This record gives sequence, structure tokens and C-alpha cells, in this order.
Amino acid sequence: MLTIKFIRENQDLLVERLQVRNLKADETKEMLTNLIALDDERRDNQTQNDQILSENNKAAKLIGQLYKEGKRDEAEQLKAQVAERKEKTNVLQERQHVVQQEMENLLLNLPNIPHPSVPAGNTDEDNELYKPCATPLPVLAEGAVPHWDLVQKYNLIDFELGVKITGAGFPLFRGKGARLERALINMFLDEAADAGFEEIVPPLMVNEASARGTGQLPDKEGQMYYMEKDDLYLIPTAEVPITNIYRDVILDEKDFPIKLTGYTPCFRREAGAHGKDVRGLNRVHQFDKVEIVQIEHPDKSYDTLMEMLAHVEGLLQKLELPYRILRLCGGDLGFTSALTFDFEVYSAAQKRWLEVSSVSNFETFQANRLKLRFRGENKKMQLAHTLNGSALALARIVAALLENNQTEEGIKIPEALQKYTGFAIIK
RNA sequence: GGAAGAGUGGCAGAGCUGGUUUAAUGCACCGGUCUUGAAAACCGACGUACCUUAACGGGUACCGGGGGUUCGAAUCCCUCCUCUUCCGCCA
Repeated sequence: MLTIKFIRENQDLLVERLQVRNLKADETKEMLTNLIALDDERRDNQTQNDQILSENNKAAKLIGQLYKEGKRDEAEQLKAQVAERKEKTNVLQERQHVVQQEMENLLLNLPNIPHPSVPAGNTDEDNELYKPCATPLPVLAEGAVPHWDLVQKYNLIDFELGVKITGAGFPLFRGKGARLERALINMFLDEAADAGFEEIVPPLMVNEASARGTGQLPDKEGQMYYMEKDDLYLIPTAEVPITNIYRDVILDEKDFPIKLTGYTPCFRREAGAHGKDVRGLNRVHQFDKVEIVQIEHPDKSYDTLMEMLAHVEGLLQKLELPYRILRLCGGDLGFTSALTFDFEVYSAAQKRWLEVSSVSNFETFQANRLKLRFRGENKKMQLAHTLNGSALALARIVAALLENNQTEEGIKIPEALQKYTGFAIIK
């Protein structure tokens, strides 16, 4: 959420930059005009209301004094005046609630400003190829098959059992498949720890305030599993509980950078389409992910974003997977993000790129909702910047590993992963 | 799930028979005096948000959240949340 102060001071910039997200200039302008008119009214209401309250506060004290002095009549007179003014404040306050609610609704519908480097565009096809794949794309031998066949052949994942136990999109890992999953989690966590991230095991359910803090509510409500009886949401990513550690927190400048990591299962309702794009592990309701989160000083957040990019890149290199990096265009950029890089690995058997990581800088957008601030130089309160990235999302990594490394003898495990799996090949 | 008690500023802790409390006091933090330096001592400043002002400053709200009673609420009432202790259930 952008602050009203920022919006007031940067109207032209907003109108211009939001066009990158395909928002029409005149519509944005109209919305901002409405918003500012509401804010004007809010200020006016506040000024009037405060003044009346001030008068009443003074009167209340005086009444107390008059009673002590036995001047009942004077006191009664004052009381009548107070009652009259109180009606006025009641009206003002009621109106103020309405105004603030309307402002809130408008503000919640205003997405983050894209970073200047974000290209215009509508869909994922307009994303900029930031870093092409450095290695030639693997070509598999005749008879190579997609991972949904491989997991059956080697008894690694049982999708049918998942359906039996829960429903579609809840894969059941077993044997070496389960071991591979756990190996990847351990490797990613160790790598994050080596890079200075503190490991967190967070709750997997969050309350409404947390879901709101990172921006899942209200815009992505339908994506989350919700437990009505307890008013809790299953996390769609570790970003939510981990970033919310710092909700309503005032940091000191020297606390930066805050680097956190955590492995959690992620739950997504994904009301999306069905078909071959979503077969197997390509899109599931529950998957494992190691997330990295950073909270940074605004001056340093883009350097930090690049560091995070390098960290994810290192993981993919260790796994010897062919990858490329995309800079998301305005149309594909998440509502809360200022700049996002997606990592995709090439699935040789499916002959397509699979998204395995998304690394974003939210600047102050989340921090404003979270009330995550710090005292900078001259002791002034400022909003911090928040960033996060997947490092990495497991399901699709497993899919690519299985497909790309299939040979006649079996599936070869990349060397860096072997100390975690305890085996070098799946036969 | 049941019963009892409690939630006050960074921490500790008073106020809780409603009105000099504009929340005492101590500690911590910050600035200063003293000192070669430090400690001690002393002095001062010490929350967040919003409104207002060119600025100095002034005002309003906030004592777990929300609502109510009253001229006036940290203090009384209702409700929700959290914590502690005891009981029940349980990996």
C-alpha cells in the first residue's frame, strides 16, 4: 500500500508509471483526484473535530472545579454546551469513519509503482530476457519421458494416492522420491545459512492481520485455504509468516540487513486451468519451498535484490540445471512488487521452461501495511524495504531434475546433492 | 473445553473507592557538566499516529482490541483477544 503522503506528492509520476501496468492514465488520474479529495475532507474533519474535543476537555475540567466550589448552576450550563458540541463531534466522527474507509478501499486497489527498469507489457510473453541460459539446452535421448511417467517407473511420487487421501494436487512422495525432496530442502537451507540467513520454522497458519500485512488480503483471498472455524489461513508461502515477524516493529538503522530463511510447505488453491501445463508437479495445491526474506535500508535494497539473485543462481548452478532469468513486465508483475525477477529451468522432456523462483523487491509497499519502520539519520521515522525470493520452490525443481537427468541406467543425482540424498542414482 | 487471576510507555512498576495524572518512580537509552579517558555523581531530553504552523509551537487520540456509561474513564460496565495458575483432553 502506498502512503497518502507519497501519492499527494507524486501524482504525475504515479499516473505515468502505472501505465506500465496497463492502467489507463485518465482512469488513474481520476482515482487519485478522488483519493486526494477524500484526504482533504479527512484533514478538515480532523481539524474541526479536534477543536471541539479540545473545548470539551477544557469544559470538563472546569465543571469539576465548579462542582467543588458548589457552583451547580454554572456547571449545569456548561454541561448543556458540552452535550451540544458532542453531537457535532458524533456526526463528524461518523463521517470520518466513512471517509477513511473509502480511502482505505481506494488505497488497497492501488498497486505498487514499478521500478523504472520494468518493461511495459501485458502477459508473460512480454517479460524481458534478463539473462539467457548460459548452457546449451539439453537434448534427451530417444524415448525420454516427462516426470509424471518417471515417478511412476521408479516409484517416487504417487499422485493417485494423494487423490485418495486428499484430492488432486496433493502429491505423495515415497522412497527415494521422499528422500530426494528432503535432500533438496536440506541443501537449500544449508546454502541459505551459509549465506548468512537465520533459519526460521514458522507457523503454517496465519491470522487475518498477517495475511493483510504482506498483501495476500484482500487481493488474493481466493488463493488461500481458509479455516472459518478458527479464522485462520494456510500459508501460500513462508513469506507471509516470516515477514510478519516484523509487523508493527520499529528497527534501528544498524539492524539492517535482516536476513531470514525458512522451509515450509506452501498451500495454494490455484483456481487455474487444467490440462497438460498443470500435469504432474507443474502445478499443485501443496508444495515445499525454501524462502529467503530480507529487510533492508531503502538505499541498499536494490543491491540486496541483486545479491539474492546471485544466491538463487548459485543454487541452480550447483544443481546443474539449465536456467534463465526474466525481468517481469508490468502486466505480469505482482500487485505488491516494484521489481521481480523470475528464474525458469528448462524441462527437457516437456520442452518448456518452468518457473522455480521469483525474487522481488517490494520497496515500502509491504512495510507500509506492516508498519515496519526504522529510525534513520536525524532520528526520523521511515518505512523499511522488504524483499523475498524462493530459494527454491521444490516441486518443479524435482520435475526438471528427474527429466533432465534420466538415462538408460536411471536418474543421475547432481554431485552437490549426493551428500544429502545418500545415493548417486535412482534405479 | 471448565475455573480463577492478570494485561499500563524499551524494561520494571505505581495508579484502578472516576476530576492538580498534562500516567508517579526506578532502570535502560540519548545529550551535557565534571574527568587525561572511563565509571560514579549531577543536569537535561526521553513514545506513536494524525491535524495545525513558514518555523518555534499548539491541538487530538492511544494504559491488550472493540463498544458503552459519564460533563469527565488507565480507573466503572459489556464483549473479544492474549498470558499465568489449577482442572479436563491429548502427540
